[in-house]
Amino acid sequence: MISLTESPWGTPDLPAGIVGRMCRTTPSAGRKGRPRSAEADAAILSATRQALVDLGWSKLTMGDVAARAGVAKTTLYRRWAGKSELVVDAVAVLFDELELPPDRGSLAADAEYVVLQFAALLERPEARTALMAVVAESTRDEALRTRIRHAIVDRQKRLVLEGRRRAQERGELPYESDESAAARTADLIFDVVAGAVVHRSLVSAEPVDTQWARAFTVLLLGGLAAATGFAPSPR
Amino acid sequence: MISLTESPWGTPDLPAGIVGRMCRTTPSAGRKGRPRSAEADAAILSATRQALVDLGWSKLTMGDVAARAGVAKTTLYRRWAGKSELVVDAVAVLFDELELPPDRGSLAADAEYVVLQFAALLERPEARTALMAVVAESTRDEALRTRIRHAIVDRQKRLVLEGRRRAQERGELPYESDESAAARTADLIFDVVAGAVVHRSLVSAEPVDTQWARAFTVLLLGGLAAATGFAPSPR
DNA sequence: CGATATACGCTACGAGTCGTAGCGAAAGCT
DNA sequence: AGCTTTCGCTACGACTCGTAGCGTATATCG
Repeated sequence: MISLTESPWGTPDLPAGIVGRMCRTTPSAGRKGRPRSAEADAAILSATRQALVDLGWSKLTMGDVAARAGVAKTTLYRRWAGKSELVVDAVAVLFDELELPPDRGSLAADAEYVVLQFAALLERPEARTALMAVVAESTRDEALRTRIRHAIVDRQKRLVLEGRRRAQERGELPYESDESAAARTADLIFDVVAGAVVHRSLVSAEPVDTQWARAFTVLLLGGLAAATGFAPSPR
Repeated sequence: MISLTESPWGTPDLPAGIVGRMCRTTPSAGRKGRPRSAEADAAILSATRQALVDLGWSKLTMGDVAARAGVAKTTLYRRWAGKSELVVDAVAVLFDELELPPDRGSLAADAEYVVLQFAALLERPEARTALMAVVAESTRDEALRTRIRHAIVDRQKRLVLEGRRRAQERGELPYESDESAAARTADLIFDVVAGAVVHRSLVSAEPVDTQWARAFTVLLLGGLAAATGFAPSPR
């Protein structure tokens, strides 16, 4: 029996529609027979997040997660190859919560908002302990690396692309003719933003407050202006 | 018996003078009795680096390192509290190899050189697998976090400070009167550079080649010009 | 020189985790 | 119904952890 009605765990409810994209172990190849319990999936992922909060990455064990989720340990291994894959799926949904606000009027305001939002996500203990750990694991596991990119990283590039689109509509940024150059610039911006916020928050261990976010945004947009030959908006 | 004469391990020799700064478990409080073997220290740290290359962070065990170093497992635990502390000390020396070249004539050239040098360091399997892992551990261990900062991170800020000093002498950057503002800017630059390179190399898993380093440098210096009110040098 | 104090290698140990195998029962699909 | 797959449960060998105990080696101090 799986007790799901109680569910005393942190993250309230999973945004619907994300279960379908998860690439865990082949659900069952064919299509006959008893299907896997979607409730068990939700319970396991929720239990994983809470275990990350309580124990952190290194002390989190598969057996502990199974016990929290009210599920047998073997059930976990039927769906995920190991701790890394499980945690990637468990925290991926957190990163999907990031989004651009309706409209803040300027590229600087949009960028600053995203930086602060991302920093707030990294304040959550599940996210900070899990993100660095799975990236560390992925340095020796090519499959895990692509999994992380598909489930977490690449999905957030939409923020950069959407922000640029808005800025172009405002006339803050030029419409670039060279397609590949524009893509490279977007990737560069993404690495700079994500990298700087992560480093500030997790390595330097200093707060990403409004003051820092503003200074960083000024730097970023000034550099972007220099790179694209546009005058920076003095906000 | 410790067999050190062979030392078939990767990193050739430890740069002298770095052993003294290592803050492992209290060497012996007092001063009487048999001193700890410095050769054992070197052998253990070297064995740790090689074990990181062969096994990666997660499969590295204390017993394995002890066997490679030709020492007893208990000897490791007498000096380091655990795997994390040991690995921090083992890889810290790698980061001290970073340095500015004699002089490359411009801030842009200096910055580009440092970026490429740092990226080359992150190509080494010991460094990439260890850095992210210990940072992940440090999210739940305040003592480990400060240890990492003292042994690895803060030591590299010298590159930013030295680069700025050179640029000021060339007239590329202003001498800032506000002391604390200058320090904040230096910290910002450091987080941006280190974060972006790490993210590009380890998360996006794409090469930090000359093209990327140049684009990044243009962005950074352009932003710096915007932040300090100086005209960017067109290189 | 002897006394003292610490480090070292070795062995052994309980505790905990891993990932898997085997079983009977449950639950959906046709 | 009959078939197929999942699920919970128990048990297992292998491995790692971190520590304790012992005898020995190597330094300093009187």
